Amino acid sequence: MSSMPGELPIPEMAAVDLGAVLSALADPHRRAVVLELVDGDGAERACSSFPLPIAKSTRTHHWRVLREAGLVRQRDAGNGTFVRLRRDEFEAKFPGLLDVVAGISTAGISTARSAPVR
Amino acid sequence: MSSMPGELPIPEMAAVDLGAVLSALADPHRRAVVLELVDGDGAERACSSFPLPIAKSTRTHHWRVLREAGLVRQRDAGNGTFVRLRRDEFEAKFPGLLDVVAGISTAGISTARSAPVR
DNA sequence: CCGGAGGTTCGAAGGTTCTCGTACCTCGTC
DNA sequence: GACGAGGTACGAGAACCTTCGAACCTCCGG
Repeated sequence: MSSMPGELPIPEMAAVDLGAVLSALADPHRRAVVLELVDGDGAERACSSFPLPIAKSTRTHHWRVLREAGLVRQRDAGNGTFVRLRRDEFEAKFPGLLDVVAGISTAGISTARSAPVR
Repeated sequence: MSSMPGELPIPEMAAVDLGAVLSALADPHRRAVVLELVDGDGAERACSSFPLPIAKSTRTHHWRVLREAGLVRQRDAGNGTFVRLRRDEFEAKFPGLLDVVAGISTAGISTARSAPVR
């Protein structure tokens, strides 16, 4: 558990369980968020910048799930909170997973797909 | 929904949802089963041949989940049931997913790993 | 200093999941 | 024909998940 100033506690990557990760990614809201982060530039993003159609207490819940599943790092800046994917760490422990899920989720949304969903 | 003699009904691949797949793979028992199927030779396997430490009614439940998530095809042979991974179909719709999950799950169990879990 | 935007915590409702035992079915074997 | 192995269907319990509203906190801007 790291605990920097403003950084919310997150599990060490070694303690993260694949089952928890897959559960986290199974939810459409959370997957949508992770998707945006994956094909973002890796920079920090305001939590409020994700257009989730749910109550704010529910959003808090989802951020906690993503944090505890080892997917994101979250920083509390007083007036707002910010998230960052744990890209490299995550990739080291679960190689290929983010790319594959992102690829699958993106397929069918692409403007020029090679093989239509049918 | 296909329905051959003895074949239990399964969803068409097009109707399978990634969320359902990830949920299915999130459970340790089910993931263990899928793992065995992935690094098997693709042949049919008796459902009774998986050493799951759970009641048989619970096993029935898990097989249903795997079936409905589009991961396996199940055949009822009167005295016993058999499963087969929907390998190619699944690979076509969710490219790389099975291999990545299998790879991750296998890492740390391998006899000669390149990078210890640490 | 007051209001609003952004968040957290708490408690509760509603649904789903995992688990099991019991009852029942279907074969193959003795 | 009776028995056991392998399964399914059903019902029930415990745990968990997602969702929300209400109450509260913390900043920044006017």
